[in-house]
Amino acid sequence: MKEKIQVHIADDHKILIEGIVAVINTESDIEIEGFSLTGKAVIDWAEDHSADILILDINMPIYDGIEVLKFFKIKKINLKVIILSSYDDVKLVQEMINLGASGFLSKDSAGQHIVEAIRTVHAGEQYFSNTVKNNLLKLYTGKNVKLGQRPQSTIVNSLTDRETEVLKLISQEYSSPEIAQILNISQSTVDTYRKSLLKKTNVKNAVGLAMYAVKNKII
Amino acid sequence: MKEKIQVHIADDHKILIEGIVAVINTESDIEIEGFSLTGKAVIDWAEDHSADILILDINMPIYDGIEVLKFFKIKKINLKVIILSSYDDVKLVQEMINLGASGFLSKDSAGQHIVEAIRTVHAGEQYFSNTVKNNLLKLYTGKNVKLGQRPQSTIVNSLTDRETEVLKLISQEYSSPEIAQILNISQSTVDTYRKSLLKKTNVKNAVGLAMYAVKNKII
DNA sequence: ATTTGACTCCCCATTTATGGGGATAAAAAA
DNA sequence: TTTTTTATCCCCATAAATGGGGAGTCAAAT
Repeated sequence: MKEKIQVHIADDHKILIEGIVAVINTESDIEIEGFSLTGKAVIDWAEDHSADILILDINMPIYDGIEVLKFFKIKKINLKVIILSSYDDVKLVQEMINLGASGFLSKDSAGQHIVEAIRTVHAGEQYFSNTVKNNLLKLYTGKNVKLGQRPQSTIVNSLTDRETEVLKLISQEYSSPEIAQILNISQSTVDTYRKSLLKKTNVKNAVGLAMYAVKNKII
Repeated sequence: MKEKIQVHIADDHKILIEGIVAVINTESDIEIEGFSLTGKAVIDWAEDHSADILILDINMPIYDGIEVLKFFKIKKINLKVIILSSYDDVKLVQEMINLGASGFLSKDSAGQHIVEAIRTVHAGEQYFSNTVKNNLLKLYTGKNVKLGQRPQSTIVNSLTDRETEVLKLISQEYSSPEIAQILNISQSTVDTYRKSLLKKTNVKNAVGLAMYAVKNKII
């Protein structure tokens, strides 16, 4: 007999895990190896266990999915990973592919899609659920057009270290006087950075800067 | 020997405090640092004392738990807080998380759950009692089925339609005068919405509002 | 040796944002 | 019917952000 596909599940919602387990248990060629409820638990698990497939939630306590993938990359842990994502995570798909994720499932997928995804990824291919595909499309067409965004220039690189620091703090709701205190420089200087940031990123105000920081994963 | 986890308890029901103390005293790794019987007492205590964990009741005289959390946020007091609620007011969970609470216990939890919660939160994770979890789940799944409007995420819900509109526009980098023009209302009105948004979301400024909108998928 | 970029600071002025009040009419809920 | 919520507007005051300009130091690159 053929060996079953071993699957490990990482999600902080136990109920969701139980749902997946229930679905998978109806399949004879897939087996649940175990599960983890936090990013830390996955990392601990991965140090001395393995499986064929890891189903990984992005939003988890302690370490999120991204952190987990980074850890895998650093430690050269070779695991086929299927990301369980919700809509707001779509922006991160590219990053997660870079970090080695092979599949993307939306949490509202039908149970059968999970099984499909597992078999597809196990066969060495990539899998994207329709919801993820659609959301990606929305992200790259509708919304971006509406916001009048120019195609991803790499302004990020042209930001100096200090500018990036200030941008981070702005995005964390700090005011200029506070930033001045934190960085131990004068407020005038902080204001100078605000101006150059607004110019370089081509946004209108602090809110734009924060959104820019989010989009470019500066925070 | 390892240092014990220091716990401070704030609740106006002394019997309950005694109960918790009794339970905790059977654990060798946790120690009661002290207790407060009113919100004001907690705030006074926090000004020049500390502990690893604060177990905080929501309903207390003088200042309630929410007020206490707000105070902590303003004063940048960094304490891990476990909320003790008598009626599992799910509506407030989101708000309290925003205010920095890490755990949620219902008062009818078994004593052992309190110990669990303390250890979990002390380890940097979040803890939700089953009752709270179940109610949250109901909130997120049960009602989500219905099309049209999702009655989700509590605070988001407590935002009125108009507030949500304004929040969206703020997050799209519009200034108050611009928003006033777009919505065809006076700038005073827009400013009023800004104020109520800041109050309801517990953030400091427009950047915080935008981040809030992103997190809560309002944009 | 000169130029360039990054970091730092300041002046000025205007516009926005925040924070505290209060108020009214209409609609919705109790 | 009475109360509460929502949407709307205003006053006041202060703090913060934006927009324009200039300028010095230092290190690194040319």
